[in-house]
Amino acid sequence: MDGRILTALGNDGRRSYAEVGNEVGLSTAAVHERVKKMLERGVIRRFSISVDPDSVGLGFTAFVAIRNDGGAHCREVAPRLREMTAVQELHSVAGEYDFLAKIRTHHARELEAVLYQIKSIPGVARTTSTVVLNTEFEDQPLRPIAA
Amino acid sequence: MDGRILTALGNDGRRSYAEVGNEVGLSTAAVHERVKKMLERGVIRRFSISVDPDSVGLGFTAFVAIRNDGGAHCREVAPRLREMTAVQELHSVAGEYDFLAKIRTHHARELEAVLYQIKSIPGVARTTSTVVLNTEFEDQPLRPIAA
DNA sequence: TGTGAAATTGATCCACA
DNA sequence: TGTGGATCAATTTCACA
Repeated sequence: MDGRILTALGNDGRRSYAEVGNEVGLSTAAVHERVKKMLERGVIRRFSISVDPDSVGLGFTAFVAIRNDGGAHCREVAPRLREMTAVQELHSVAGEYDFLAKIRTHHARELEAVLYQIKSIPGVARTTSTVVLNTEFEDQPLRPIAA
Repeated sequence: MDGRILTALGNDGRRSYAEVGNEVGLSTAAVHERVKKMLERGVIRRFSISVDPDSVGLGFTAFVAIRNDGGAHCREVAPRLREMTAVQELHSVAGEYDFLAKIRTHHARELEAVLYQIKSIPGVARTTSTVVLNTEFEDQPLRPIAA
């Protein structure tokens, strides 16, 4: 039941609880109760809006793989990357590289500046960038009851 | 001004227009007007909720690079990937591979099934997977006025 | 956990600067 | 494009099954 509520809200977080309740067969108050509990449990992290990156000038996307050296500074790499507004996602990954970062900038030239900034972080050995030509889709709402 | 409204709403899409207006120095009605226009222009794509993937059992993430063969089926690859619920993002990229997909499944074993599905799409030549060990952060709200 | 109804708060509309 | 006030619709609370 919670899964169906998340799906209903995921597609449009503004949909009223009455409408959602109608869809899943619960009263307004019951939906409210469940949403409140999911917020408490951390299932719902926050309500948000989906902004079109192009519209705000952030039309350039790249994935940057980052390799650490073996030094003592490795623990500090992630916090430093978190401070950079261009870094929208950061994953610790298995394989040849240690991190995979999703970067969004205004244009290609700005990526160069971001890469210099990343390379200047103590502990970073090298980076490899994959430039996005076109984002087919993203923002796909999480479907809890995946097939 | 719109940028500040997006930032205020991006951190919590449920924040009231009165509160947002207070923050940016506008009346409730003015914020409402601007949000309406941003919805019309497509700057705001939709209101949504941020769901914690682990909480709904989708605790396994991987990035899969996909290489097309040169055949006639290449145009059909993206639409087919869009239909797969496990594929949360799909980017057309420059370099050795043609697509980069963000995949979310319940566990590693399920990724295997997803990979078989992807490899069975006509036009797909080969894939390379990068397994996520830990997501440091994602869901970073878009900061329109990036430094 | 659920319900329906009451109370409260917020979104939306309007006349006007 | 903005404002303040009226109206309408939503969330939130409550007594109770």
